[in-house]
Amino acid sequence: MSLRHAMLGLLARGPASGYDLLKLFEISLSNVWPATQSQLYAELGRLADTGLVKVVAEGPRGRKEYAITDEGMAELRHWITDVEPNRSRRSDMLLRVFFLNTVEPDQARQYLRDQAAAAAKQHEGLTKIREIIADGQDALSVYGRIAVEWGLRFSAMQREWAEWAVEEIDQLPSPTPE
Amino acid sequence: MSLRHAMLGLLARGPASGYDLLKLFEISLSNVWPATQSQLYAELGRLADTGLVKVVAEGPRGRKEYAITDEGMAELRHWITDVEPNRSRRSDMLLRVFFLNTVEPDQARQYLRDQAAAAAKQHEGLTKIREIIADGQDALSVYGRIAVEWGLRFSAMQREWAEWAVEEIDQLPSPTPE
DNA sequence: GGGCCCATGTAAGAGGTTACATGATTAA
DNA sequence: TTAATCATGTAACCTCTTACATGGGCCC
Repeated sequence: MSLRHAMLGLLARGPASGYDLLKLFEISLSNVWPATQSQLYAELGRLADTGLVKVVAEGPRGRKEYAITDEGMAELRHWITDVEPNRSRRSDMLLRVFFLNTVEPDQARQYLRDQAAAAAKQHEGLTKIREIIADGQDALSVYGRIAVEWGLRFSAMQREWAEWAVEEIDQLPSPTPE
Repeated sequence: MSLRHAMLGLLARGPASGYDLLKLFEISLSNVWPATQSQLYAELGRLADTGLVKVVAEGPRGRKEYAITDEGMAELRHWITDVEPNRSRRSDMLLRVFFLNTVEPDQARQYLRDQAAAAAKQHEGLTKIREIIADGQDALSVYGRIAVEWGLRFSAMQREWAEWAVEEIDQLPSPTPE
């Protein structure tokens, strides 16, 4: 149940409405923990019911601003330090690799070249983000940079791997259908 | 809907029962696309209903052996070559990094050291698998090696990143609570 | 006979996606 | 006045997890 903790984490920075959270997810967490509008409003209700957040202000158009409570803050810290991150990652990109023997080597190479290109593009996008975010020594900047650095290293690794893999397939004897 | 394609991919190697598939998922796909017993049996029924697989033999204890059909094979190849892999990855490990500013720097460092250790352990496990799988030049060996190589590079990258990140936090001014 | 593995299935519930539905406020 | 944005909520559906439920066959 990481959605609730993602929301608590954002609310730890200050009060926000469901609409605000939606924007925050889009700009800062979309690559790590995407969330939809319907999820956010439903979960906000549950968080309020369990006392981890509370409504602190109401604005125009029915706007409700929520703030994290002490219990919410405790739950967030507990989740960060005491709950084991989920190691299992599902990757349909990698799943296809397992079955590349069912297509022609040409198609397999094309597939891996596409992955290399996608990784390169992703890397490029992250370098731009890296340039934008501040070089400050405050905690927020440091942790933000650490997260972006993960993405940079991941996309670089994936590009290199895919390019290496294309070479490997070149070693395969030409006619390898089925 | 990658589960069905994972199952088709395994059945492309030869007929198997639900029970067989469960074992195959456990030994070969657990790190890429885990599946549970209840999922497999339910999906086998749906695959048979849509004609992508069919029962080819019945054995003791109600065992039903399924084989992929021509339509199933076509669907598998279509999925591999024409369907864009899902780029969005959820990572609660990385999500926590975004919120490390809410805990003490000591705890943040500990968290990242734990991630480095977990990655190192994962890398070690994969090197053993790498040693076991054949060095053959046939398609199955080559693609298997490519998939394992991804895991090796990923876990190496993650270990290096986490160790680098610990150093970054050391640059933070000591008292940075809240 | 008893324990282990083989073998299949169902049900409840959590989490997530997509679509539907509605309306207020603001700025050009 | 009208289009964009702010703002909240519900419903249907899919996927995945966990637990329940049952029983046959094999080997010691």
